[in-house]
Amino acid sequence: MFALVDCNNFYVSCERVFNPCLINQPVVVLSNNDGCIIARSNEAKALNIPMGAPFHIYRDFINAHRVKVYSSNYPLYGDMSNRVMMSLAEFNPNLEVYSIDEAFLKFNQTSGTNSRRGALKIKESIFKWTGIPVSIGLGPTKTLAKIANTFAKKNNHHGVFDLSSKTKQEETLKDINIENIWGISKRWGSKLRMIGIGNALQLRDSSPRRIRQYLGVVVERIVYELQGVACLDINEILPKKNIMCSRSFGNVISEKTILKQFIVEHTIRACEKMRNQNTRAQSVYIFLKTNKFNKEKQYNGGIVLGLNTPCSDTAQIIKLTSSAVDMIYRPGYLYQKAGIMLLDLIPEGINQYDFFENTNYSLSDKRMKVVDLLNKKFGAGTIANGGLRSKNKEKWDSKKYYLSPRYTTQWDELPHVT
DNA sequence: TCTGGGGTCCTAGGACCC
DNA sequence: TCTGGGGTCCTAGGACCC
Repeated sequence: MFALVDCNNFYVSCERVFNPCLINQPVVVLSNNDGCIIARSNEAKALNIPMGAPFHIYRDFINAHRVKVYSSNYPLYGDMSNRVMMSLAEFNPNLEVYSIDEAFLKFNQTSGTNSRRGALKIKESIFKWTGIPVSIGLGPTKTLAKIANTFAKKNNHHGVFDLSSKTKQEETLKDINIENIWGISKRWGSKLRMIGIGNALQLRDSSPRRIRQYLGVVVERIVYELQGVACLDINEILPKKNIMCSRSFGNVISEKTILKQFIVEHTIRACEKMRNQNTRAQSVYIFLKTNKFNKEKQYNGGIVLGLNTPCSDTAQIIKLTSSAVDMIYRPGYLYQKAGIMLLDLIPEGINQYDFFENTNYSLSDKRMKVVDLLNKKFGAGTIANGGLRSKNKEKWDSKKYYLSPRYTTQWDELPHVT
């Protein structure tokens, strides 16, 4: 049996834990740069504010309905997510953290009469321990557990729904639109509709072989999963193969030197993430973009540069990424977004040495270890590379007009209490 | 005025090997 | 006139997820 545990309106729920006045109020949380609406309370959903809508289009509507607005606060959400996941692991260490607000749990028994009671216990404990409300879907496969979760969220099920029995599956799968099945989105959905498959029940009862010929092995697996034949197992947590750090700027930038500093800052962050999972990069990708929504002349520049030997040394990678800026920068454009991606990451232990060069990681590794340790102990940015001039940061800093305090990760930011 | 930031997997086709 | 039968690796692009 698989369980999918999903935090309800996660970012909104995080804000509510530390600001209970928001309970029962319509609340939305915005993406970076206060761009789009990416989380909505049930009250905000009831006002028909869509997921992913540009904030500026809904600003008047939001003011008129007294919707509370928050900028995204990832230090808070990330920390709350950890608490939820650690709490879940207390119940079942065989879990896969699927996203910041979702986890799959695998139980070695099939569903029985106690399954629902067990899930309710988990749900109540998570709420008691973290303040975050969750919904739990149960099923014999991941795909069915996912579907069960959407029913768990409906009012009358108290946050838990068990889709293990064949009769339950018969009753409910016809109510799931094809596009709402995990792994099937608009394109495949409309292709399936063209051959008369419009809901989960119809997909379940179609021929896997025919579906494979039509859309490939991924959708074939979904057919089996809907039939109750598990094709997907709990994934162990593997190191990422690529790491990206990119941002839209608060204001457009045209000077190369500022863009270069931005790239340096984000190279530093990306390298930290890379070392944190004990990997080295074999190549990097750097890009600069103008604002695609504007009518001004557009430019989209990017370049991949290879490293001779896998590398996790920030200084060496900065050399590469800042030279990349020289290669792709074109004067006369108003840049709006830039970023860096570390590519083809491989574990530190696998050393493919350069035939002609004498690579020795030990000195660099020691140096990076000290840097990471200092930044961890005394706060991010305590020690950084010289290419970064922090006084220029305000030139690209994202808009965050509605930011809440980092309640759980930075004590001196707590509001003063008398 | 204003429009996010991350990831994964699969497939087809090209280039190469014997 | 006629032109085999296996393979591997890499890349780009397309689909999906949160």
